[in-house]
Amino acid sequence: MAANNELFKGTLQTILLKLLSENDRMYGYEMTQRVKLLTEGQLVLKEGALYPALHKLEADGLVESSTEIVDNRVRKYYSLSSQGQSEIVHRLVAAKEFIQQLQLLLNLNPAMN
Amino acid sequence: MAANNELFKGTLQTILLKLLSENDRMYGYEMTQRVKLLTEGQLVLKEGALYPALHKLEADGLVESSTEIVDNRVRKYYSLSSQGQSEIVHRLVAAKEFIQQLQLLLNLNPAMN
DNA sequence: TCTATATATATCACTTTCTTATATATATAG
DNA sequence: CTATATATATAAGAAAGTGATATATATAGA
Repeated sequence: MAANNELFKGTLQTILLKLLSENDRMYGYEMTQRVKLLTEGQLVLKEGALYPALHKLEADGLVESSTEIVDNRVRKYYSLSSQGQSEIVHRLVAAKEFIQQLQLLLNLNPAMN
Repeated sequence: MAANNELFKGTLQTILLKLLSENDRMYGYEMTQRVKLLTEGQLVLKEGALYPALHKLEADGLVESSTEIVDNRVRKYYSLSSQGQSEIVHRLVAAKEFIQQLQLLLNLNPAMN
C-alpha cells in the first residue's frame, strides 16, 4: 500500500472509511487518485491492497456498493453504511490516540518540531 | 502488540530501536514495562511480538545482544549496533512523515485539536 | 498499426507481522 | 499450594500487506 514505508499497515481501512465519510460515494480507482493527490504522490494505494480491503469492509457491513457502467467501463461505487458511519467515528478516535502514543514513544510531539 | 487497536502494526521495530537509542542497553521485559509506563498502560507489548522482533533486529544487524545472569535469572541485554544508530535516524524521519500524512488524510492535524 | 498509458476491477502466491497459546524457570506474596 | 511477577522463547494461525498477473476499454503518440 505505502510508497516508501511499512508504517501504513493497519491504517488502510480507516483511510478508506474516512474518504467515504467525506464523499458520499467513491469508486476504488478514484480513491487511489485522491490519496495520491492529497499526499502529493507520497502514498500510493496498490490494487492488491485496495480491492481486498474494500471487499472486506463490505463483507463486514461497513460499506455498500453498486456497480455502474460509465464510459463503457465497469465502475463500482462504494458508500458508507449506517454501521460504517458510526464505526468511522470510533476509528478516528483510535487513530488520534494511536498518533499521540506514537509521538510520545518516538519523541515526535508536535511541540518538538 | 497493541492493547486496543491494530494501528501499531509495523511500528514495533521503530519503537524498540528508539528505546535503545535512549538507553544504551535494555532487556526485553524491561522494554515492555517501559512502554506500559510511558503510555499509561494503553500500549502493551506482547511477548509473541516482542521477542521475534528483537531476534529479527539482531539478525538484520541493527542490534547486538549479551546474556547475563541477574538474580539467578537469565537476562538478555540489547544495544544498538552502529548500523542501528544510523538506521533509527531514518526510521524516525519516516515515522514523522507517516504521522503527518495520516493526520492529513484523516483530518487529524494538530492545529485542529 | 502498434504500443504505451490511463482508466477500472479482480485474484493469487507469497511474505511479514501480529495474536494466542504454550513452555520453561526462578522468586515472592498470600 | 497457588498466583503473580520476572524473564525468554517458540509455534500455529490470522490478518494485511506486496508483487504479479489477468481482463477490458479508451486515448495519445510514433
